[in-house]
Amino acid sequence: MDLLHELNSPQREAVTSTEGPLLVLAGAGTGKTRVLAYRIAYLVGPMGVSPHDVLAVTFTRKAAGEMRDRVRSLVGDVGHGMWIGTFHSICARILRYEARSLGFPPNFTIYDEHDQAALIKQVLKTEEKSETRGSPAGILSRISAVKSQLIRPEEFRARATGHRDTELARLYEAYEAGLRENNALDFDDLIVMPVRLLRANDQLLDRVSGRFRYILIDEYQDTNFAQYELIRLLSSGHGNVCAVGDDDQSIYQWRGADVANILNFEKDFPGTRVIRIEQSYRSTKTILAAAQAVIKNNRRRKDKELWTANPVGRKIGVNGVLSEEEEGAFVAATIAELVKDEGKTLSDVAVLYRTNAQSRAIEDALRRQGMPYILVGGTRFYERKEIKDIVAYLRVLVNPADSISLRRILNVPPRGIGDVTMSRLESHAVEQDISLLEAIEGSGRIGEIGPGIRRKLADFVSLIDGLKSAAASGSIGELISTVAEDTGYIAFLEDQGTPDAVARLENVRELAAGAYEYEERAEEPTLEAFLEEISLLMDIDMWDNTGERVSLMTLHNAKGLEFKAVFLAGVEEGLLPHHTALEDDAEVEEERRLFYVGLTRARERAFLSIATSRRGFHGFLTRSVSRFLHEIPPEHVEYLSDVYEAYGRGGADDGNYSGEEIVIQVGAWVKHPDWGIGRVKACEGYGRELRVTVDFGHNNVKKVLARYAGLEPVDEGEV
DNA sequence: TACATTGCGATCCGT
DNA sequence: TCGCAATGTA
Repeated sequence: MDLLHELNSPQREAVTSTEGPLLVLAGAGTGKTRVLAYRIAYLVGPMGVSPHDVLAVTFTRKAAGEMRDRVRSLVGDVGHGMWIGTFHSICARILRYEARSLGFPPNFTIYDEHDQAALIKQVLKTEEKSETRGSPAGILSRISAVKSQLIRPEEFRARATGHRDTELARLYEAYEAGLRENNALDFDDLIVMPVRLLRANDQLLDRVSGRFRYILIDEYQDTNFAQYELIRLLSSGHGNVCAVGDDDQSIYQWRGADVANILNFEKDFPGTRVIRIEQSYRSTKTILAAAQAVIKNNRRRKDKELWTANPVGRKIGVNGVLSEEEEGAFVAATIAELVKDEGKTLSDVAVLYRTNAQSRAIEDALRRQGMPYILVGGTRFYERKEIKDIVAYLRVLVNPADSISLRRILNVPPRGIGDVTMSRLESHAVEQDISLLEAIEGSGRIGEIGPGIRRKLADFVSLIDGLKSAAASGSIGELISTVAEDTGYIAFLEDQGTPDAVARLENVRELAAGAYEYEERAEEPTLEAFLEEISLLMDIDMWDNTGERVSLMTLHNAKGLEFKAVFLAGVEEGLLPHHTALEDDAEVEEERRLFYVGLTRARERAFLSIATSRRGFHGFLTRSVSRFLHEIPPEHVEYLSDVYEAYGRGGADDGNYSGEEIVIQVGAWVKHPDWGIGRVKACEGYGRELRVTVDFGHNNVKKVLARYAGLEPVDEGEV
């Protein structure tokens, strides 16, 4: 069959070794997505496997869609009935599918991080105020770490030793109870629940694992323990698991991904066959060699030698600039050159960065040049306030137990129900052991609530009842319009009349349009499934590269993509590697992998830019060149400016520059070797031009160039 | 008691 | 820059 002729020999082996566990170690650009698609095609084509027997897990919904399309183009439209999706969407599907037989409510709500934060804040309020240290987000991430290790609250409490863990165990327990009360699942639950159910119920395990006779997982290096366990359970009967991954591209350990999954695969799945694919088809020799040289500095990795038959190509352009503005200008000007001189189109180009905040300066520069771009990420559509408000109404209609959503909308738009009423309702609900909605429905019996407010609450109840009947009939798009209209949300926004409100109105309309689009596309559209879909939607899922636009995204979002030309912006100590990672070797290694992922997105051209000064929160951050740049052999690099030499390599012109990041901001304390300790009164300009006015006391006020003055930051304690 | 305003603090990456 | 918490005002 000519399906196999288009593959190299290890690829072909990976495609045709259909039985038993298989680990494919495929480096950047070696065609691992291709292998997966061909493998599925091989199974459902020549092998005659029913598409229903195949389960393919990808990292994004977008990748799942592309996989499906590729399979379709190889073997025709047999893809129907094939389960291709992300871990989270597949698990949500399994949960709804099996819910009834397990006595589990299928109308659960999926809580995103905002909902989780709202819930944990409630927990913190009710729990006694024993020094609950840490932000809600911090607590949640610790809970998530424990939870994705499949450790239940009771177990965690039992083995908790320190005060800190005991405290966390209490919060974890209360948080879990809160989720159950609200009939809600968080992202971890989506994986953890099916695992628990499969472990506890042999019949279920037989049924589900018997269904998927061939399992494929993409980006295996980014799976966490719960996901590993899920795969282990699902494949326990037949062992037909094919995991594809690259430990050098593991960039989600901060989120609980465990690279041990890929490193221990052979041990965990006895009889594993390992296939390495080391020929890269993507990048030039130069880019590949540079990336390899950098990643070799990581200690914890499987050694591998990627090679390519591609041309040597151009050197990697490195440009030092003085500010974000200059960085943006450099990027825009260079893109214009690539278009003019090399015939690149804008969709061939991506600008990648470590943090979303970096996009603004790039966007400004591109806009100034009149260069169209598409931004992936930033504030997401479904996280906008107005969208979350409308969605909260929909959630309450589907899942009346969801008090987090209910709380959100009870007084939105404002209808005269304030904090005090809210707390009365809540304590009543707790006392009577009923849901918040039931408390509202029965508010006539709550003595503390006055007749005026009772009336308002009754109005709210009939509003919800009306919407419930609207939800029962008619389309989802229509329902959204009805919700927006009947709740007074539209009128509320119209009354404001600000440009901001106009934009919000537009977004609400777009939500309805999105729902209509969903209804056309889905085989069996339901409100539950629509809500699930938008909960699990990722920024990158909405990206399409068909237009004539430059793509802007974070390094994380760029995983799995490729472009002819790639810009890495902000290749600086403190940004890449990020300053929060500097303390810990393992985290620096993850930053290095991130750099590696970024560089290997490029097929022909790569550019790195370094801004030696960036605007911080209030002042300026002075930055030095990333260590990762120094790890690239000089013969692969071409310096496009001399700033790099002056600041990065040579240290400073005046010998005072320490190479460390210093923060200059108004009000900060600084130290000077001659003048002693002083306080910054003003800042102007940036980079080389950054001048600061420092008051050293005793009428000694100096206005100096920050960079060359030999100023050092001073701890609060020293002052 | 509800709602507007001000001020402050946090800011990495994202299912 | 933005969202949230504390504060002020009707």
